[in-house]
Amino acid sequence: MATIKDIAREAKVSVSTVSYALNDGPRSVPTEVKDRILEVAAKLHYRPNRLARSLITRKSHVIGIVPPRVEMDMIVGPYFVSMLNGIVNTYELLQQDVLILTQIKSTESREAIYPLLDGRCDGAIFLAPPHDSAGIAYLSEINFPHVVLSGRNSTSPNFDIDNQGGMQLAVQHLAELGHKKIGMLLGPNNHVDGLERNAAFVESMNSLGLKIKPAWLVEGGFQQSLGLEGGRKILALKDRPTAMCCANDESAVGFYTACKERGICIPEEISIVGFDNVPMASLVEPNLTTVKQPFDEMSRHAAKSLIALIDGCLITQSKQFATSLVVRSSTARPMEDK
Amino acid sequence: MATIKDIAREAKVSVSTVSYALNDGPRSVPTEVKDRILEVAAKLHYRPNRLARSLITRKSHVIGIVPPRVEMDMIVGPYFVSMLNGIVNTYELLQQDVLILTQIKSTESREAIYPLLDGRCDGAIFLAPPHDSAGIAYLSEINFPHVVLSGRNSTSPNFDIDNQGGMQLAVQHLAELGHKKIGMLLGPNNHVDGLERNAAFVESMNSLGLKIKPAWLVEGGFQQSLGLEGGRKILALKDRPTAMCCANDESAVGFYTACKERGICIPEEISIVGFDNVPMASLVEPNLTTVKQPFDEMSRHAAKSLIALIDGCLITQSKQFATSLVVRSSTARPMEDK
DNA sequence: AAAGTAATCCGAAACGTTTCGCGAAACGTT
DNA sequence: AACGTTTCGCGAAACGTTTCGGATTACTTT
Repeated sequence: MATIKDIAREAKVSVSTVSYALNDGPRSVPTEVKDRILEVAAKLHYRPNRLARSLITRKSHVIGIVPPRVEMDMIVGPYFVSMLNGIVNTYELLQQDVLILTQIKSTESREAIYPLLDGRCDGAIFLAPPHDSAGIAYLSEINFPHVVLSGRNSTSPNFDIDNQGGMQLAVQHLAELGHKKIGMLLGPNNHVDGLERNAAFVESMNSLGLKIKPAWLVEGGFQQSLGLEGGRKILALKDRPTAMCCANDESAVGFYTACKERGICIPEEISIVGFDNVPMASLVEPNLTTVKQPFDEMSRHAAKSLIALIDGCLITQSKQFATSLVVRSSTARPMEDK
Repeated sequence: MATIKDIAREAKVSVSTVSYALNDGPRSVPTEVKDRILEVAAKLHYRPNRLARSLITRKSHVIGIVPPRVEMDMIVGPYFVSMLNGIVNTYELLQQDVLILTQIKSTESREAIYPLLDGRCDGAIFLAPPHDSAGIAYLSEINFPHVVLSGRNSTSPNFDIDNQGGMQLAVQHLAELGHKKIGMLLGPNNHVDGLERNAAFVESMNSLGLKIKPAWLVEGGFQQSLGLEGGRKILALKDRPTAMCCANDESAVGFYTACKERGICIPEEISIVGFDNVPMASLVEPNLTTVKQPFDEMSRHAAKSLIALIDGCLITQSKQFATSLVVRSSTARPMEDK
């Protein structure tokens, strides 16, 4: 690879002049010599070395993404994809590259997030990290630009949805259809979204004067497999709920499978509402009624906010995004009680 | 951020000694002083600067991913995700990070792929690039480590599936069910997978002695929207095929929508077979019969091969992966001709 | 004509590493 | 005691940039 020195030699000028010419640098260089330099650069197929440049400018134009994990296993599911999509498309326009930090296995300790601090990225986006991670707090402490997507870290800018409001929409929808016996496939408690959705379910039920039956609250996690397991437990009960709220769409789809196993019809025998509105929600049969999370808007907003943070031209604020109910075919009036 | 110099000062040794101590090598340093250095390093929360290190070692431990594009627009669809999943999981184990090169908008020219050559990555994986791209050929020329996933570049290691064999499985399956009137939602011709599947369809039909009706071959692209459009055209015909092969699962799902619009039942009135076996294939109703592409195996193989290429310890060879037919519910015997 | 200012361009330092060359000390060996 | 051989440790060069200070030249201005 040709370096700036090669150009300097060939064009018979100094290295600094080449740099100024190439960058339209902080200092001017007469058009005649600049043209010569540019010509030589093109001839040699010169490409500036980003490492050397970043080393001195302290800017890499790379944004790090810390993917969500469940017990150390990286998750590249529909949630991750929806978010990544918005992020990548935003950064394409903003001329940033995206580094997926597979090396960061946890956010719980300082040491675990060190790979972020080795100069390769200017900032980071955390996707659905555990609640109040020590590692993320450390970043705030040392002023490393970062934002949290779908999480809550008291010292960092957070971008998350209004889980409370979303779950309220779901429960209310079921109540309006006439359901009284409503259960829930609970989300993981170590995750803000799970925690909040669980709490919001209880709250919403209470505010509508509906009784909660503990047997109808089962662990559903955020994965299809856990939704299936939870669904089996619920459906094995003698006294079954007539409707279920699910912590997310994936577990709802798991629940679908459990229903199929038992030959139970959705929505005739049981109504199901999901959460997130990932693409699969409109593919499964019956189409899943769900609470829509504005993935695209959120991820783009977060991506842009991080850039603002890096450029220091804005005090980035946390923001909560509104959800909306997407009614499809998995919910209906309950069957008449016999 | 603390640097190696800070440690040297604090531990009262030279910079070089610190480097040797920190890296266990290439020269030895007595345990006593090494321990002191390590202690100081820990105290200062030292993190080696990867830029500086990479600059001199010429190794970044970062692998670049060039995402697929359709007319310059980046695609982060199910195909991309399935591949990314295998790649990311492989590199997590191999201690490499993954850089998504949003800046590379095309592979058609030398200049377009320059961002790859600026020292930030040790090698690159191209996802479904156009056939025989000049940019990729250039990489072979200058010996920049890279592999092509789902593409065919004569000078590079390619990892792709046996489209010919896969399409044969699909057509044969339909023929065995008794279909004679078979059409196809064609894939894009500027893409190897599209091209090969199209050609293989014709070939398979011929070899089975089935007549091809040109009106039943319509552009379907690789996207859902194009599948829908193509489906509408086919279904508007007076003389309709009883079965369709689709260039991929996404366009097949688009075809589903077209069927729903017209109230045509799958598989009773028309059988459909997709290609790829992305997750959505088993979610749509009826579940899509499709040709399975071993995404995980392929992407892992490609990821590992690239590392071998980088390490120079292997002459990496192209490999073609076998496909298999996944029979689900979207195919059945044709209705009796009246 | 002298002095001030602007335009050019060069050399060198800096960024944070790795690694080479080489001297000094410590150790064995005859 | 003289000689090799390790061991240890320092200084400096190198990687490819950016950018600062300053020297030289050319152009104004008085």
